[in-house]
Amino acid sequence: MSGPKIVRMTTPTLRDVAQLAGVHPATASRALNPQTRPLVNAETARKVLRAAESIGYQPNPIARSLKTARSATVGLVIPDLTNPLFPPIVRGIEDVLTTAGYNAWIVNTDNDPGREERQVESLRSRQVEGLIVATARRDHPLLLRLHRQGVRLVLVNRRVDGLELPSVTADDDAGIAMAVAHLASLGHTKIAHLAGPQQTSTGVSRARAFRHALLDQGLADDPRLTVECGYWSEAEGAQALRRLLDSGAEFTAIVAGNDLIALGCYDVFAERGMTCPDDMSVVGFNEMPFLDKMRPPLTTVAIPHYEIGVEAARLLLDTIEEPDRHPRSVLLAPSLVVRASTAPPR
Amino acid sequence: MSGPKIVRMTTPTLRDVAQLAGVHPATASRALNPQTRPLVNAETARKVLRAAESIGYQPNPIARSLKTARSATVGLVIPDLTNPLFPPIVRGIEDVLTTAGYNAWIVNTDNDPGREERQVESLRSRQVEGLIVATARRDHPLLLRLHRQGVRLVLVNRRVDGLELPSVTADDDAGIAMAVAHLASLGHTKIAHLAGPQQTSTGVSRARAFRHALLDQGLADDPRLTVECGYWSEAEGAQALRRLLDSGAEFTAIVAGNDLIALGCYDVFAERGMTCPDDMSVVGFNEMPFLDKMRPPLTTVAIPHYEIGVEAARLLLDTIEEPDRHPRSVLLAPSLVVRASTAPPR
DNA sequence: TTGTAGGCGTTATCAT
DNA sequence: ATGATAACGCCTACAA
Repeated sequence: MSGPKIVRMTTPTLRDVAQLAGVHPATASRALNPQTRPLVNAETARKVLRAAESIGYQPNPIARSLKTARSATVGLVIPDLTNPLFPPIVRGIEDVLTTAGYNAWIVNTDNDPGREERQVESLRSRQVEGLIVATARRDHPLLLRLHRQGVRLVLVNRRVDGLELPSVTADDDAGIAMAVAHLASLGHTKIAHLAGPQQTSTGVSRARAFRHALLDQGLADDPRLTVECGYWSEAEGAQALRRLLDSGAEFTAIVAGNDLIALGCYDVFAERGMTCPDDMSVVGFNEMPFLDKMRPPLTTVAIPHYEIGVEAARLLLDTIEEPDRHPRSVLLAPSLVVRASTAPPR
Repeated sequence: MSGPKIVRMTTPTLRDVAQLAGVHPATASRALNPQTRPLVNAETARKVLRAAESIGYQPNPIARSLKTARSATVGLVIPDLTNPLFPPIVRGIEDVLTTAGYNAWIVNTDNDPGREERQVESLRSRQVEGLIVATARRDHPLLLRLHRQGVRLVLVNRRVDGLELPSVTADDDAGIAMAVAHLASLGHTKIAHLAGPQQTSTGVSRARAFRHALLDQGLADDPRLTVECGYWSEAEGAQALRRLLDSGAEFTAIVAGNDLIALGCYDVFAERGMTCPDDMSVVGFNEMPFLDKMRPPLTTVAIPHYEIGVEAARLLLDTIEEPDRHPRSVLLAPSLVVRASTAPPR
């Protein structure tokens, strides 16, 4: 158990393993690779594995990628990691990928198409085996091109017009319907919608769902009560609400396109001396963290972020393993979390 | 301008460029690489560049890595991306790296040493040129080993005992001093500290700074008023406060180790029918997003997250470019953001 | 079942 | 200044 200690300065390669096991590198390669292990004598394989173990051999993924044009890596294209919506999705994705022996390579695009293009290029040049994209716009030439080039894609939270890509989204219709039903049950009849950007599928689908929900509740659909936000941000939400209030339109409740837009409303309430929920009820969407500690705690539609990530990763792995399988999409059920930003109108 | 369209099915390689320019691949390589361009005839270089441009040649970073053992990539070791502290730091890091032609590869460790080790191994096998580590514990064998192996390291927000590594941290002493001075100026004399984990340098330094600050304010330092949280989390903050309240100790204000711990206090206030700041003042640390919309808006010590990232990336790039330079560390000044969670004791 | 040989795309070294 | 050659570490026809 003692013997001379061999200190190696360079990280061990396949040749080292082969040499130690007394076989040819090709044999060592086959033995080490579960796929090809059956091709090699069981005893030899054992020897090789033991040798590899003993010197702490780790295959060099770079060399492997160069040879195989694969990488066991997928790219995550995220608009902005500081948006609290995305980290839990990323966690879900990573957990599934890791289990399957894959890694995730995350890039921020900042919603800048040029930057997105460069980042995606950088991912592709690293041979990622697929892309999970959270930046999708309804009209998205880059995604179209990638799809045509055969790049495996999965969308999260978004769809692209005229492109049947696998996607994982929350059921926006159901979520918005819950929000509107909740407000209606409190007695609200004049409900406004601060819609998300209409270049995003989510912005559009939530706005459409809003109108449908009004109809279902037997409420009038006043187009002046829907205002679009340029981004999914607090600042844009505030701006949109200001415009709406300044227009003189009358309403007692707001369905916001997402939580950030809803929080933007809080700023306007403070500016204008309004109190929520007494003067105005608000419902958000997404259930970002810490809403329970807001003033007032925000009623919102909760979507299963982590599960969205999980499903997205599964979809992509499926696509990688069964390239010919028909594209599926996954719709996840949301739930309403009632807090203190909603109350009967007074 | 018309001519026959040549459609290539495979992505262009250096050989293609060389062939098109009528030179040897080695020459093309030299021409394309700014470092070695002076070695080649200016006219030839121009020809090569034009050829590369015309077929949209992009060097293959994998092949390059295999040859050069470099990657223009650095690893970011983050405990948990869902902690809102980290995304802005990541942004700062990425912005600097991108400008310098580098990329960042982010991994989550979940504060699990085993997972951390595997993730770091995976980064190293991809030839990252350095690591920016946000998971540092005071006793951190992995970092010690990496350092001994010559891996370039920069720490953010943490230090490691007995290891002089470059690090970027907020000036905890100054921040805590501000918090305590603020509470003292409001008239508080019995101030508690819900300390972060004492395995982290930040947890320790803030706790020490807290005692010093009490002395500076001429206040008694009652050890029973400092309680340690096992993690930097809401749940642990709540738990710690419950223990402290149950102990019967008397105090009117809390300096929390960070914002999450402070928010945990809010839960306990609700449980026990206490109101903040009337019954208890609280100061957080970090200035995570949306604190202004909390109930009550949390007074906290703001640290420049983005700049921490910027400085960390600079430090690492410096280390890469000037390996022999003496390790520097950067201390960034915090500031106090007074909101409504602090008031005079009653 | 194992070995041989060639190549993935790039760059470093040596020779011209 | 440029070309030839080899090598980075691995995988995979093909041959034995």
